[in-house]
Amino acid sequence: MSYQSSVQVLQQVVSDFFKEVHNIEIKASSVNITTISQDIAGDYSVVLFPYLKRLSTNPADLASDLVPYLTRHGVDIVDHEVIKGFLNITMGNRIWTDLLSQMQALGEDYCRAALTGKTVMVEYCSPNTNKPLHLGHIRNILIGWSTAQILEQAGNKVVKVQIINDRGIAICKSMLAWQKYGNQETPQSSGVKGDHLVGKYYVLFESKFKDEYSQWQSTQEAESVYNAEKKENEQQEHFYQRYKNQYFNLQSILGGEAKRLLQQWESGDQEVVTLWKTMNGWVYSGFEQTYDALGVNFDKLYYESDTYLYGKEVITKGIADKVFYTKDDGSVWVDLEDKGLDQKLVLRSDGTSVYITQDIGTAMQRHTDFGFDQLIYVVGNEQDYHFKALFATMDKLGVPYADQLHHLSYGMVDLPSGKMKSREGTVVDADDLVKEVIAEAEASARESQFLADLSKDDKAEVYRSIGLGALKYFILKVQAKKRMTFDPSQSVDMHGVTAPYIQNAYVRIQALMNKSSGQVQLATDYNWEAREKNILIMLDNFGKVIKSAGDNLDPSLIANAVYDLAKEYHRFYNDYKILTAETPSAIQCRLILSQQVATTLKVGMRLLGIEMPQKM
RNA sequence: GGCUUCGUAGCUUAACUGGAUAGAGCAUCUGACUACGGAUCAGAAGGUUGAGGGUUCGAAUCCUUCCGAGGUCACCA
Repeated sequence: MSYQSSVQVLQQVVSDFFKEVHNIEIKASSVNITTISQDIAGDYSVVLFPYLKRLSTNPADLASDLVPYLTRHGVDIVDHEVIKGFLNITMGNRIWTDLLSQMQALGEDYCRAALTGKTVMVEYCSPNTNKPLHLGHIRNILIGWSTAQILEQAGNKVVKVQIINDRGIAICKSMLAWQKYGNQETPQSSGVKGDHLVGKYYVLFESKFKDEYSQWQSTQEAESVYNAEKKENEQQEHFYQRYKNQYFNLQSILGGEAKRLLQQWESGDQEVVTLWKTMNGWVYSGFEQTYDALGVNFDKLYYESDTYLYGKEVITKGIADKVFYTKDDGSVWVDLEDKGLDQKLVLRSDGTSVYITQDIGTAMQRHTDFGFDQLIYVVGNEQDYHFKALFATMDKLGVPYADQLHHLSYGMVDLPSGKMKSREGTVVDADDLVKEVIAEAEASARESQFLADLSKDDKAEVYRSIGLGALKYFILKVQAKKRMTFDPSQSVDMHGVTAPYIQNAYVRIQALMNKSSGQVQLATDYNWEAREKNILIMLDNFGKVIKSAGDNLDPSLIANAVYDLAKEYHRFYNDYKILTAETPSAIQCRLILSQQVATTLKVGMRLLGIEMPQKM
C-alpha cells in the first residue's frame, strides 16, 4: 500500500471530469493544482486558464460544472470561490484527518515511492591520488551522496561508484619527489595522514620544478627557444608562462625523470609498481578516513589503471568500424561536427590513452557490470564540454545506452578572494574544514543544559551531527549548478536557514513525545486550524518533492522543503499549546501531527546525509 | 572570438518548472511566554528580478538584442 496525496487525488478527479464531461484527454499529472497564499481563502487552487480557450467558456461557468462533479466523486468541498482563472477550494475537515491517519500508518514510508525496477549508477568524488581532498570535493561528495539517497527513496536501485585517477604523470611526480627527498618517510613514521603525505611530495615536486624552470630561463637555450617560438611582440615573461608544459615535456630534467617513471610503470617495472602501490595505499587509507568523517561510502571503486586498457581496445575496434579515423602521425580522432562539436583526439600519436579513452572504457565496463538504466556523473561544470563529447562519442559507437548517460554538472566553490588555487596555498582542506565545523558546533552547544547528563561520547556525537549538518546543509541548499562562495574565516551559520534550525524543530518534538503519556490516537472530531492545515499540505506534498528532486537531480529542493516545514512547525509551536491544549482531541491530534513532522524532517535530512540528534 | 552557464533586497538565496501582491535567512532597528526546549517566534525597513524589445489571459522563468561575470575551446585529467 502506498500513500496517495490529496493533490494527486484532486488531479485525477479533475482529469476524469474533462474526459467524462468534455471528452478531452488531460493527463492527471498535468492538471495544475497550487497552494494558496495566506490572505486568500481556500486550501488548494485549480488553475483553469489553460482549458478556457479549448472549451470556449469562462472560469465561472467551468467552475460551476467542475465543483459539483468533484463533490459527487468523493472530494469533500465545503467552500469554493473563483478568482480570475483560479478555482479556490476549501476542503472538509475529515480530509485532513484521513490524510494524517494514512501517513501515520505508513510512518517513514509515506513519502517513499513505489519501486521503479530501475538501476541508477551515481559516480561522484573521483579524486586524483596525488592530493588530499578539498572543499571542491566536499561539494561534489555531498551532491553525489545526496542525489544517490534521493534516487533510492524515489524507488530506484542505486549503485554508488567512483573512478580513481590513480595513474598518470601526476602520481609519478609525487613518487619521484619522495624517492629523491623523502628519506623513506611514511605515514607511520611521521604521523601524517597518508593522502596529506603524498600531497606534500606533489607540492614539493612542483616547487623544485619551478626552481629548475626559472633557472633554465636564464640560459642560452631558453633564449633561443624564446626567439624561435615567440608570438609577435610577446613578452618574455608571458612566453615562459605559456611554454611551461612544453618545457616539462621537452627540456626538463625533473620532467624527464617523472616521465621515465611513468614509462617504467606502464611497462610493469616491479620496483616502480611497488612504490606506486605503496603510495597509493597511503592515499586510499587517508581518503577512507575523510569519507568516514563525512559519513559517505561507495559500492564499487573503479581504477583508471584497470580501465584505460579497455578503452584502448574499444578505440581499436572503432577504427575498423570507421567510427574513428587515424591521422598521418598515428593519432586517432573522432569527428563530432555533425553533433555540433569539434574533432576530438581519442588516442595519442604514441598510442597512449587520454582522458576520454579511459572514460569510454569505464562506461562500457560499468554497463557490463551492472546494466544500469541511468549513469550519472557528478563532475564540475568545467568539464561540461568533455561530457558532451563523451556522450556524443558513445552514441557514435552505437551503444544502446548512450542517452542514459547524464552529467550532473555543479558550479565551482569560490573563496571571497576568488578561485581556490593550490599554487597559492588557498585551498581549503576537507579534513581541516570538517574538524573546524564540529569544533564550532561544540562551542555553541557546550553550555546546553540538555546535554548535561550525556556521556562524553554521546556529546561528541551530538556536536558532530550539528557541525557536520550545518556544513552539509550550507552547501546543499544552493542549487548544484550555481557557483557558490564559501568564506572559511566566517564560521558556518547556526541560525536561520541552517541544519541546526531544522534539527531544533526535531529535537523539540522529541521532547514533546517524551513528556506525553500513554497511547495517542487520532481524534475524528477535531477542527484543524489554518496553520495546521499548512503543515498537513506540506507533509502531503513531500513525496512529490522527493520525486521532483530525483527527476531534476537536485538536492536543494529537499533542503528547501525541509526548511519550510521546520519553519512552519516552529511557528505553530509558538502559537499553539500542544501538551496543554484546550481539549483532549486537540492534544492527540497535535501530537500526532508533530510526530509526523519529525518523521518527515528526519527522512528529508537523511536524504541530505544529515543526522538528527535527540537532544541539542 | 566560437560554444556554454549564470545575473533576483547591502550580502546569501527561493519561487511548485509559465500562475495570484517575487518568498526567506543574514546584517540593521523594535518587540514576545516568570520557557510543552529561546539554536525559537512576531514586527519594521530593504525589489523597475542586469537593460531593452517580443510571445499571452499571465514572464524572474520562454524567444531576441545588448551589458556584465564564470567555464571551455590540450597529444592535462
